[in-house]
Amino acid sequence: MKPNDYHVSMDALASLCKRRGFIFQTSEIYGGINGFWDYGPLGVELKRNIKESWWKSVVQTRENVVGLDSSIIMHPKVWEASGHIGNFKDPMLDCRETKGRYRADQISVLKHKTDDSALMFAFHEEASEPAEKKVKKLAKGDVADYETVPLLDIPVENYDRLVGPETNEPGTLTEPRAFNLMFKTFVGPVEGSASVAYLRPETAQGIFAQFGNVHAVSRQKIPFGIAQIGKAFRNEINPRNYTFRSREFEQMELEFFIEPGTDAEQHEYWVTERLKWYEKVGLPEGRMHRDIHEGDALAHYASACTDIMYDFPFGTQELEGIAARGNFDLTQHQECSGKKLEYLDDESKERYIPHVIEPSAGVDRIALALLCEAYRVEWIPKGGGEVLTAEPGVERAPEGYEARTVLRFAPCIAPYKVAVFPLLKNKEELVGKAREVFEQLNERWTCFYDHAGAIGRRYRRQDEIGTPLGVTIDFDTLEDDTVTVRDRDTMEQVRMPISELETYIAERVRF
RNA sequence: GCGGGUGUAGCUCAGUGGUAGAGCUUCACGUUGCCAACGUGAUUGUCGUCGGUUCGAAUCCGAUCACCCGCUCCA
Repeated sequence: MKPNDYHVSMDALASLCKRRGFIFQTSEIYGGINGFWDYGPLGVELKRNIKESWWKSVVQTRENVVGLDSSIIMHPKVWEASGHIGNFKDPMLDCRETKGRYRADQISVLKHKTDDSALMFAFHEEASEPAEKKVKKLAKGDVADYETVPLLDIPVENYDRLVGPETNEPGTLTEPRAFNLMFKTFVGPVEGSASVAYLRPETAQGIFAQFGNVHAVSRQKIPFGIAQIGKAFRNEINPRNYTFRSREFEQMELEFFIEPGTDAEQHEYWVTERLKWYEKVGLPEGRMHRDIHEGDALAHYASACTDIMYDFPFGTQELEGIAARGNFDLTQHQECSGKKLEYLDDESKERYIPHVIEPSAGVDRIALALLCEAYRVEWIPKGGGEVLTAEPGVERAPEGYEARTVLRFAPCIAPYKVAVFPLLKNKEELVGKAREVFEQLNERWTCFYDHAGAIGRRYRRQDEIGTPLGVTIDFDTLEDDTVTVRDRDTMEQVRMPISELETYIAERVRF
């Protein structure tokens, strides 16, 4: 498949998605709420197809991957073990210059006892020595004139005179902010610290927490995987770019447990596998990229992480992260729960905590990428001839052309597979036959029946929602039981017997 | 979180203090023998929300919410 050379504007896409029922703002009648979206009749079909295709590719067709559906709210200790609470319950601040990040409660400040306009020097816990040197060097002052106060006692207005722990410049520290992005709730009717729980910020921890049970019942040997699709919640500071960064979203995650030492080859294997899948669902190679994390960008426990990126109209952004996480998660859960999460290798009789490769994909981001990729406006010459791709931002067709908006979804993920039309609605025989064909096909695929208005208008309406095939019942049908099948992309038609329809469609739309 | 912009019918938008509008869409009927045809008719709005000024507010003022752009953030 060729990359779409049409550049959709996010406004035009959002407008179509609302008009045709892909995506609505949540609780719109109350003014909406930032970072939450609803999927309409077409959007829900699109997402179902994405999830089904992923499940087939990652679970169904692999004997060594099994599924799981864990609960959204889990024991709060799960998030202590995973590090989601510990790292982020405290206010953090950043240094703009060194990119360092500090816990505000661990930073102290050397402040002049009397001169409020003097420079102040931040330092980390008890390591006051560098700050004392800076007092002499930068402020030409005497440490005896300075007192040590907690950073949290310094008003934010005075941060422009505050020198960060690892710089010599004042004013590089940001305001301390609470960085816990987990949604908090309470289990049971009484709100109190004992009943605090969290909406999961990722589905992965549900898999790690059930590793023992799943392994015990599934008769799997390493390497094997546990996969899960489900909602996750992150209280993002700033949701942006339509549905791209939402506070409630759906993940498709695989934890693939492996023998230590095979991390690199297994990681590369899954990156390749996943890229093949993206191509299959309609995201062309030319628009996909690997972002390979190295050095500081890599979590301390990870040996590799590759983001799979797509060229969105608003920039190249992550659809999926594939991380080699070592045995960090299982080790953490083993320690925090006190339950063994080891694997016994039957042949070598060795016990070890498995390492894991984690491909973690965002359903909503993939849906958005597919919409961006599929959307295009074409200019069709009225007298026949070459179809042009509309110029970016100019949707009105030039003289002699008419515009066609079309979603060129890969057939396997299109919300409707087939539309069925009687050529005319006021001829009972045509309508009756069309209903018959529709009901036959609708048993097998999501189909759409329409008899309203001119046939051309009905074709174009289906183009705009990406239905790949249109079956039309005309007067010849009544004579010889043949129909025309119209292709969304070429707009060309072939005539075939109704008896051959199912085979033909199955070939065109299979996952 | 900061700065700027926007908010009127399902969509795109006009309307600068005095009767709420257009085009498209949708629906019905008629017409229509394959690519957004035509005719007739119909539905659609607390003018984002709340408050203030005014005899009177879509219009002026304030707050708030949502969306967009740029910074910031993104375990």
